[in-house]
Order: sequence, then structure tokens, then C-alpha cells
Amino acid sequence: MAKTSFREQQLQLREDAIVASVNRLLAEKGFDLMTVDEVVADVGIAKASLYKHFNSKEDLAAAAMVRVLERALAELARLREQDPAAPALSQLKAVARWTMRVQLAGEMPSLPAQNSSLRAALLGHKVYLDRLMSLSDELGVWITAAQAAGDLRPELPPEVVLYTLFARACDPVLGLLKAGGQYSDEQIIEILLLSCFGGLAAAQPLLESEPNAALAPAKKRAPASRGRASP
Amino acid sequence: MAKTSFREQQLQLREDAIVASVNRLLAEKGFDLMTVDEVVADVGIAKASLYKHFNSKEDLAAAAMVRVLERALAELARLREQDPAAPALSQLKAVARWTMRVQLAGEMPSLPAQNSSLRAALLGHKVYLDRLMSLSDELGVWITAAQAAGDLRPELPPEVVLYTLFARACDPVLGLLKAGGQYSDEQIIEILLLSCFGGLAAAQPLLESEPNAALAPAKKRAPASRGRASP
DNA sequence: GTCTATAAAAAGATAGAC
DNA sequence: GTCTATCTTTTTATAGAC
Repeated sequence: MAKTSFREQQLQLREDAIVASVNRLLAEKGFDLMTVDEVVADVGIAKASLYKHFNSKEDLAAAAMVRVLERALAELARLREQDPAAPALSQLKAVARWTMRVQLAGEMPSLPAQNSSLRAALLGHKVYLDRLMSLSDELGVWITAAQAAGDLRPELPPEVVLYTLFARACDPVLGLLKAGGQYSDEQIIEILLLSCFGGLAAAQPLLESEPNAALAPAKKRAPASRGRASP
Repeated sequence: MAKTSFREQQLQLREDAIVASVNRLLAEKGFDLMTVDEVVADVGIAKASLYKHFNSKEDLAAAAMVRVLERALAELARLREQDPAAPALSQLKAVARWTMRVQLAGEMPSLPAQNSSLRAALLGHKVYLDRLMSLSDELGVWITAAQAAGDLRPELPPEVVLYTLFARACDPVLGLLKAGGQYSDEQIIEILLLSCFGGLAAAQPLLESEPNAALAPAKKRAPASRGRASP
């Protein structure tokens, strides 16, 4: 089965080059401002050639997302292998650190959640959905494990933790701090890791166990049920 | 000076209607996907008429940002007046709560940080810059006060706290949770307030005061200088 | 599959009558 | 100032030769 492998390999390399360019441009300008002309200019091919590989601009973005999701899955596997006995919370922090490093390196594609045509294309993209679910599942295991170990707030639904991790992977605060130029990349990462996992507020001195007093500043809240709404 | 006031008032009302539409559309679709045609269709005027009031699409976005910034400044004044003796941390949480409510109401305009033409227009917009600096200054007072009171993490530079508050005002996690439909608006707000100020990690039991042990999971970090880089 | 050339459509902005 | 009609540019996508 390695007969036409040379040609196919060349084609595969070309596609990789396209997706790498798309990934970089998505990180730099976002989906709406990235144009197909820029992509083909960056890769050095004709536009019609690109459309032989990908059917639409949305497909390009999906391919870039699949690429970064698979990089993330590989990183998760690496973390698991490197220290199989590590606490789940440590692993989650390591993942957050990795996503921030990717973003600081200008390699984190950012897709606007509002674009409906893009959203529809992603929801119809089997491979993208599969990788996204795989990543969510694997992170979910660590999240529930960390909660069971008492290392993550039990009041936070696991999905909130998951969404927060995804959101921090493209947090604009990172870009603002980098643009400020006052901190090194590693300093930025540690600061944001602290604010994400430790919170903005100072650690409470653990007084006479008044649970969430700091969260009800002015008015009394209704005694409605809080926390999880579904099992 | 109230001679032509009727005509002028009518004009002002028309401009207000335009900016309100722009505000809503910016919250719904973002700057890049919002079209001027949509705006004029929503307001019910001709495109050329709109361009008599605003010179460009970027000017429209700037006007919407001025509007929301002034709403925020008014909310700050209200909070100060309502309880002048309230701790700064409570005030900051109240502000965060207000921004989340605005976002849940679909009234928080979101501008992409990547669009350079928009960025240039905003940096040249005097009123916008003035309001943005006013808001930053007023929040900065509360932030430093809360840190002095020991209620905010002293390791976090004040600008990081400020940027984080701004970022949480348009956090995509809010939209994801609302789309999930499992939680009420107020539940979402309390959950995100907890994760923002309290962090994802569970409160540390305050062991033998090992400062940031949880932040160094796998590898030892370089002993480089951390924390603030400038006074 | 790759190229040049060209649709086809969208969107920001303006001309000119009233 | 407001309107209709139009211009201009940008951008996605495709024909058709090789």
C-alpha cells in the first residue's frame, strides 16, 4: 500500500502547510478578518488549488481546530504518561499552562462564537466534534477526580470548570499583559494560573465557617436553590 | 438657549435610537458581523442618513462603547452612594455582578481586539478614551483599597485585576451556561462570581504556610523574580 | 491538481434630488 | 437631514485551460 505513497505524502505535506498557515492567521486575526487570499498568499499556492483541498473557508477553520485539539489530546497523553500518579488538579493546571503557552506563541486559533455560518459548519464536522468530545471527556475525568479529592470547589458544576478552562485558553487578558510588556511569558502564565485557580480574592482565614458571606455584599439574596440544577 | 431645542431634541433622540440599535447588534453579532445595512434597517432610516450622524462604522461602535461605559460609571456612582462605607471588595463584586447582568440581558457590546481599523478608531476617539480612563481610575481606587484591606490577593498586580474584571464582562462562559439552559440568570451570576473571585480550586486548609506549592506541580520553576515588574 | 481569469455577491461609503 | 440610487472595494467561490 506504499505504491503511490510519495505523491500522497507530498499532498499531505501541502495540506499540513495550509492548515498551519490557517492556524497562524486564525490566531493573529480571527476567523472573520482572515481572508482566503491571505491564506493562499502565505502558503504560496493559487486560490483554486486551495479549494480543491477544502470546500469552504469554514472547512479551513475546522481543520485548524482539529489540529489544535489533537495537539491538546497529545499533550494530555504526555502528561498522563509523564506522571501517572499526579493529582488531577496538578494535571488540570498543567493543561491550562500548556494552553497559555500555545496562545503566547501565537498558535491558538480563535473562532468567534457568534458567527452562525461557522458554527453550523463546525456542528456538521464529524472529526471536529469527535476530537472536541474526546478532549472534554478526558478533561472531565480529571475534573471530577479533582473534585472528589477535595481539590476543586464542589460548588462549581464540572461543566463550569470545563468551560472555564476552554475560555482561559483564549483569554484576552493574556494578550493585554503581553502587550503591556511588563512581564515575561512565564510570569504572565503564573499570574493567570493563580487568578484562575486561586481567584482574585485573598484566601479566606477560615473564620467561624460562614460559607459564602463574601458573596452577598449589599442585598440579601433569595433563598432559592443554588448549585447544580441537574445530576 | 432653548430656542431650537425641539429640533435638536428630536435629533438627539434619533441618535440615541441609532446607538441603542448598534449596542444591541454589537452584543448579538459582534463588530465584524454587524453590517451598517442591518443598523439602518433596525432603526428604520436610510443609510445615507446614518452617515450624516456618524462618519464610519467604527464611529458607531465607539458611540456604543461610550454609552456602555457611561452606564457603568453611573452604576459605580450609584453603588458608592448606596453604601459609602461598603468594603471595596464588595463594591468590586457588585460591579462584576452588574456587568454580567448587562451581558445576560444582551446589552453588552463586544468588540474584537484584533480588528486594527476599529482599534485605531477607538484610540483616536477622545470621548471613548476619557470614559475608559475614568472607569479604569475609579475601579483602580477600589482595587488598591481592597488589596490594602487584605481582601484581594496582594500577589496580583492591580492591572491584572482590572483587566480580569473587563474580560469577565464579556466572558464566553456566561453565554455557554445560558445556552445550556440548566441555570437561572442569577444562578449563573453567582457561580461565575464564585469562580472569578474565589477561584476554581478549593480553599486551601492553610497548612504549614507553604506559599505556592500548588502552583508548581511537576517541574521546579526557575528561581527568577516574580510578581510586580514595575512600581 | 495547479494555475489564470472571472464571476457573483456583500458591504462600506457617497451623489444628488428634495 | 433624509431619501433613492449608485459607486467602489473586498471577498468568497468557480470556469476552464494545461
